Amino acid sequence: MADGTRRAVRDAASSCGYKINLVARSLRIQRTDTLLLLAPCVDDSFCPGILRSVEDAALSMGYSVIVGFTAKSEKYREAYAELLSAGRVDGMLVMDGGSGVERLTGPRPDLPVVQIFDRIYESHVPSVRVDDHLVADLAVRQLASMGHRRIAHISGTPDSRAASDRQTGYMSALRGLGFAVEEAMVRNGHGRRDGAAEAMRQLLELSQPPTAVFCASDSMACAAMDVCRDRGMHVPGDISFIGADNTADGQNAYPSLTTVHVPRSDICARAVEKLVGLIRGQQGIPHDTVMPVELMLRGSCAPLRKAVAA
Amino acid sequence: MADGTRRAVRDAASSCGYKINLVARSLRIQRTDTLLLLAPCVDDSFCPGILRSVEDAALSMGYSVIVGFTAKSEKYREAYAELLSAGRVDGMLVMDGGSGVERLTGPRPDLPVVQIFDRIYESHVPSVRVDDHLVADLAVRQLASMGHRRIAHISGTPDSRAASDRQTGYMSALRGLGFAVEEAMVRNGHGRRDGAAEAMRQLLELSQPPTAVFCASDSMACAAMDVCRDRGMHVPGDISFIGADNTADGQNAYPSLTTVHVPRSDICARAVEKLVGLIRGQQGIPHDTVMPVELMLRGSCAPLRKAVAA
DNA sequence: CTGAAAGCGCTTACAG
DNA sequence: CTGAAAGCGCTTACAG
Repeated sequence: MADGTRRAVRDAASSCGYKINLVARSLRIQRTDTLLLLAPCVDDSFCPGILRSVEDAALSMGYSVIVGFTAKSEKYREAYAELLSAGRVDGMLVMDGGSGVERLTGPRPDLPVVQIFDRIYESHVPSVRVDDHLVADLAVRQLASMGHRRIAHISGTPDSRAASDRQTGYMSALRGLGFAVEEAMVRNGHGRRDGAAEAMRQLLELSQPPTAVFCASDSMACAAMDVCRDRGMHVPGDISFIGADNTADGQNAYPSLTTVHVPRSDICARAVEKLVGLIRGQQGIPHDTVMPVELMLRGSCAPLRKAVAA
Repeated sequence: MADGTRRAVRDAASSCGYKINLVARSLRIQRTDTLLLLAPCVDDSFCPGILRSVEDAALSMGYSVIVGFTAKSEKYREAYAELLSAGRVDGMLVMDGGSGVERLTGPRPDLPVVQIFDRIYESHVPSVRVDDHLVADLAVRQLASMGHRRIAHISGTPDSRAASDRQTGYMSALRGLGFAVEEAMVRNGHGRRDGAAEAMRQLLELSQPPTAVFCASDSMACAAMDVCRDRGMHVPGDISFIGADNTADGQNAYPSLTTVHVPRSDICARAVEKLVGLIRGQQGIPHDTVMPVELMLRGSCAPLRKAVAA
């Protein structure tokens, strides 16, 4: 059939209300043009934007995205593993590295997978992320440059490599500056507001409480600031805070939160591109992509009041 | 084939790593077990939970959900309309009533659709929602019961029926109480933080500013409270606030926000049930389901300082 | 250049 | 009860 004829037929068909059946098409060409996004949750300030950015990038490349939340239980993972192995999606984007990416892809080891934000140790799963050591380093050095020496850390979920990298980054930054690393100054906030609030309370009960806190996420920093305010302390006059991620809650906080920007939408766009490249069998796709981060100075940190020479 | 034989074959097959091809199955049985959720966005405090609840309910009924965000542009709606008409999903859940639900379903008028939270006027699209007049009524009466007479309203996006119902609900509550409705006391916050902040500034510039504000959403109420705090006002000492929806940002605000709880996850679960019922051709499914709301008293409102008899 | 046929991997109605 | 065949609606390789 000539192109002209083909177009004429198409036009005639669509003007009659003909709609292609995408399921039949998928079966024939062995491609669904659908991606699966596996996210731990959507209840925090971090994930929602991810979802939007992923969907955005996917749609512009001709893909739909099915979302799966994994936090709830193991049953959920199984359900999504089935979608994968049953050929309903062409590839998968995963956020939570720790628990079972490799297990999920087990039934179909050839299935393209890209990990975002997090990364499994020693993994062959391609990833797009930031350098979380650097995130911590920027935060700690900023606080140090303002004269702070007693810098605490409220950490994220221990099963996330991103969180553990932020913690080790914090420690090596302190060492690099010649400061002591005190175990009592590191508290696990579990990545949640309540965990961070409890961590902050414990830090305030120390005989020598911190004058500055680096939190592994903005939402935890906001919760920790709230604890200080409830105790009548002034931020940043009495205590300085730096978060990480640059989410809306930190920006809206009072005072607005100094943070390390993580380019979430760029990461998502890049990850979708990479996944689609993998699906299409492109060559020369980088295994691990590291995106730049940037310190955002806002109102939540100030120079140490009584400057003490180190 | 006897059931025993069938099971034996199944077991043998799955132990050999056999995986059913769901695309082929879908083509044969004319069913995809996939739903489309059309949401305006996911950047606010309201939508993310919706997504989670919908996905949750859907998965437990054996459905996957594809998400589509409509805020970006008309092109997006077209892309999703194509998914619908091309038979890739069995049904659709829509949040934003105003713009084009009917148009979307145009190519396939038989396609099951359920509207959540919002509702088109005179529509034949089934819905699950709350009584937004009642939401406003509860808020206004609470403020009135605390002695407030000058009660302002910061409204949501004008194209949403939920928002316009909250506004008319506010006005009829005032009338029901015998208070005057002043036009200057109603400001459009466009459902966004920045819009609400601007609206609040305008309210504070009135010769007789309000002593209490009912905002059509918690996020707008938070933004409005921030404006007051920046001006050195005390909430609730100088001015009281009530929001609506009961989202996390209101709960985390300082002071924590009094609000009218909208049972979002119940609404989503009910909507998914209803949609699945429609897909399966069940009879007797109610057209419009209205879920209960509840006032949540928290720290952002207080009795009017100088009680003035009405 | 054009049209008929094969086949993607299932389910199900039907013949044996 | 069992097995072979038809068919869901496409795409594409192939014969004419």
